[in-house]
This record gives sequence, structure tokens and C-alpha cells, in this order.
Amino acid sequence: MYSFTEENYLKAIYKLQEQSDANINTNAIALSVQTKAASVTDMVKKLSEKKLLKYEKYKGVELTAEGKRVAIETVRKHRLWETFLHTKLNFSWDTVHDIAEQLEHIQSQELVDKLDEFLGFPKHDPHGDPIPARDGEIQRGNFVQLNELKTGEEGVISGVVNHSSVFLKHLEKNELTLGKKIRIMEISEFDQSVQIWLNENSKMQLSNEVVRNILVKKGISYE
Amino acid sequence: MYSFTEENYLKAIYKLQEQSDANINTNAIALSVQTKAASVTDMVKKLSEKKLLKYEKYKGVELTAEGKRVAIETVRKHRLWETFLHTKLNFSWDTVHDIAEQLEHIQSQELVDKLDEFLGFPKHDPHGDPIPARDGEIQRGNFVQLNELKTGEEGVISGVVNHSSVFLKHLEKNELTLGKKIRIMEISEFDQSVQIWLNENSKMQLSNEVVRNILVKKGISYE
DNA sequence: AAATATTTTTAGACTTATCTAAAAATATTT
DNA sequence: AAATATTTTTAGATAAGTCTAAAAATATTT
Ligand SMILES: [Mn+2]
Ligand SMILES: [Mn+2]
Ligand SMILES: [Mn+2]
Ligand SMILES: [Mn+2]
Repeated sequence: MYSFTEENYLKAIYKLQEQSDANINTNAIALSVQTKAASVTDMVKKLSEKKLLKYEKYKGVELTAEGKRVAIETVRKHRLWETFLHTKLNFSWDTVHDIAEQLEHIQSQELVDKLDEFLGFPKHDPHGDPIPARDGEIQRGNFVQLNELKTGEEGVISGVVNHSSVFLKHLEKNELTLGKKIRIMEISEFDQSVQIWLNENSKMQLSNEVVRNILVKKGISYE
Repeated sequence: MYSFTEENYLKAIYKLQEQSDANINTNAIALSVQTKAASVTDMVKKLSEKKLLKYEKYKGVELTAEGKRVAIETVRKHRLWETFLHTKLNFSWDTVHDIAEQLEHIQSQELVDKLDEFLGFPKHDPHGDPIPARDGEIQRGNFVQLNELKTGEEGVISGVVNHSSVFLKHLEKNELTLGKKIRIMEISEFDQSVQIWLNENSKMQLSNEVVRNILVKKGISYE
């Protein structure tokens, strides 16, 4: 249906559109798909002719309904494959992304559906990101950044802001993985680093950089 | 490493090389990869420069060790994916090939190894074809065509010669799938059609066309 | 409002893989 | 051995996607 490259552009534009309401500009897309602005202009014209997005010279782009549909479908495939790699093939959460970047372009509706079923219709991928349903519906978890919790509050690690391999490896090493229950003990006034409570014999000091990049599902407060 | 297209050419040439010792000619390759002879000449020059095959104008081609290595690796990936699709995702054996044609080009040694392990290091794909080992070793089953069995001889269905979707569907419908035990009852002198015995209440008449395309592992003879 | 800086687009070229049509080489008939 | 047929290669185009360098448009400073 749509090429490898087209799907990548649509996905990139979709993600940029997610994190800001403004029209998406050429440079941002170029950065995102790792190419040059001139190439983006060419591709954007082509996608516009195919009615996958609206493009006005010097004004940036906006996905059409069909463009958004393709983008979300690609995200769905990406996250289902990441889940497969992690839960079935035992890839660690910092290694699944690159392979899923390839697998997400395999063309077969039936394959996606059967994979979904095989995985037990998962709601989230290994990074806590929601897996869009067949119809494109996205059930966003109501998560907050760990640095938004106050002293005494609890939460369960449910996602990450930073998806980089280094960060994911760092969390893994410290056993700060999805599902982990955390209680805030103390927030440093000096550097906003946070002391957390994991269990009777495990406390930990997390830098502000780290806590800002962890998403938690807020739990009950203790005092 | 090597492109989608390069892998497909190498695989096609490898398979042609398998079924005849002679040098592989341009037209055969063109037929195999569904393109035109002129395109084959272009690609063959390129693969020759990359030392994946030996090419002499008007004399056909022959894979080098490296070319063969890549071809077998691609076959390995293809058959592992077919096995995955069949045994884990419940695709029928006549639908796995087309999707595996895409999946076989995913680049990741680790993925192949983990998939192999996840599947329990299968020896054969859903069509009975041997899955090459990591080191390229291929353990060919010692199978014979069903029409080579004599009256009273037994065999277990272990593969097919014809891999077409229509043929596979036909076998499936008649429950002539891998592992099925068969005894030859009678071979018609008129049209070489064969009556087979499956169990107490199931006999069947198979055309010569069908029996020639079924591979069996020969069993003990009864009389 | 000019001048300057930044962003975006155009122009033209390159790569990979493909095609058609014509030319060259090889194989088969007569 | 010629004539004819078939196969293979070359020549020249095309499409998708990319690039650099220059031109045009827009944004920011002064
Ligand atoms: Mn990812
Ligand atoms: Mn993810
Ligand atoms: Mn196959
Ligand atoms: Mn097969």
C-alpha cells in the first residue's frame, strides 16, 4: 500500500503533531526522519498529492484523516512488534525499538491481527506506551512524571518520557522497570533529587533528570 | 548489509543452482524473481562486483561461497518465519509463504537466533522443507515421492514438491497434512492414480498428479 | 523599515532498481 | 555452412528517494 519511507514520514509527522498543536515545519520533520530539509520538501509534496497531508508552501504540513490513520496503524504495528520481541523473544526493553522499526513496515492486516491475539491484546508496549486498537482508538494511561509526586505519595512505574537506550539501560540496572511500586521519601531542596522507598531494605537516590523521565500511575498517599 | 533485492536474487539463484548443476542462465533468473532479462543482467553485474557470484557474459552465473552463505541465511530466515506464522500465529500452510517473503529480509542476527530458540529449534518448516542451521548446514530429510512407493508400502507425509497455494489447500481439505501415515492399497494401471489407506474408515483415491507432489518418509512394508 | 539571520524551496545531480527497444552473441534448423 | 530463432546484453529512460548548493521567502534584530 504505502512505502516504507512514506510510513516513516507519516509516523514522524504524527508524533510531532502530538506534541504541539502548531503546524509541523520542514526542519522538524527532517530531524525526525534523519534526512535533509530539501528531501522533506520533496516527500511532503508527494504525500500531499496522495492526500495524506495538507501542505502549503512555507506554512508546514498537517495530516489528513487518511494520513493520520496510516500513521496510527504504523504505531500500532511498531508497538505490537516491540511487545512480541520483549515478552516472547526476551529482548530487553532497550533493544526492541530498532528491530521494530523494520518490522512495523511488514504489510499484512491479518498478520497484525493475529499477532495482537497471540500477545493477548496487550494495552501497552514494553515502554508503557499505549498500543492503538484496530480501529485507531488510543487509550492513554493517566500517568504523571515522577517529579510531580509530593513527599509521601506513591506510584507505580508505568512509562518513560525519554526512550533512549542509555536511559532505559540505566533504569533496568537499577531495577526501575514497569510495575515497580515507589514511594517518595524526600525531595532535595538543593538539586531536586529524590529519595525513594522501594521496600524494607531498599531505598534509592534519583537525580531530577531521572525522575522527570519516569512516568508513574499515582497511587494512594501515606504520611 | 545486503538489500532486499540482492537477497532475493541470491536466493533465487541458489534455488536454481540446487535443481540443476549447470550454470544458471539469465532468463531463468528473470522468471524466478519476476523481472525482465535486462534487469537481471544489470543486477548480476552488480552482484559480481560485490563478489557474491561469478559472472561471465553470455555464460551464466554461479554463486561464490559468500553468495551462497547469504542465500542460505535468507532461506533460513524465510523458513523460521513460516514456522512462526504457522505454529504460533495459526496461519495455514498455504498462507505463510507470502508474508515470510517480507519477513525474511529483516536484518538482525539476534532476532533470527532468538526466534529459532523460541520455536524450539525446528528442523522443518510447515511444508517439510529443512531449516538450515546457524552455520548453514542443511539436514535434508530422506524423502521420496509418494508415487515411488509400491503396493503395500507405508509412508508418513513429510513434504511437498509443489508449493502452490492451490495444491496446499487441496491437501489440507483432504487432511493430507504433514505427519499423516499412508499405506498404498492399489495403483491403477490405467492412469497411475493411487488408492491409499488412512485408517479403518478412511480410504482415498489420489491422482498421479497429486501423488507425485507429495513427499513421504518411507515406513515398514506390509503385505 | 532596513539589515541580517533563518528557514524553506528549487535546481540539478546521484543511486538503486526497473523498463522497452535495439544490437550482439549464441543456438538451432535447414 | 547459411539462415533462422533464441538468448543475452547494451543503450537510453523512468521512478523513488536522496543530496548539495543556490535562490526565495519568512522571521528576527537593529
Ligand atoms: Mn519504539
Ligand atoms: Mn515503545
Ligand atoms: Mn516459502
Ligand atoms: Mn516453506
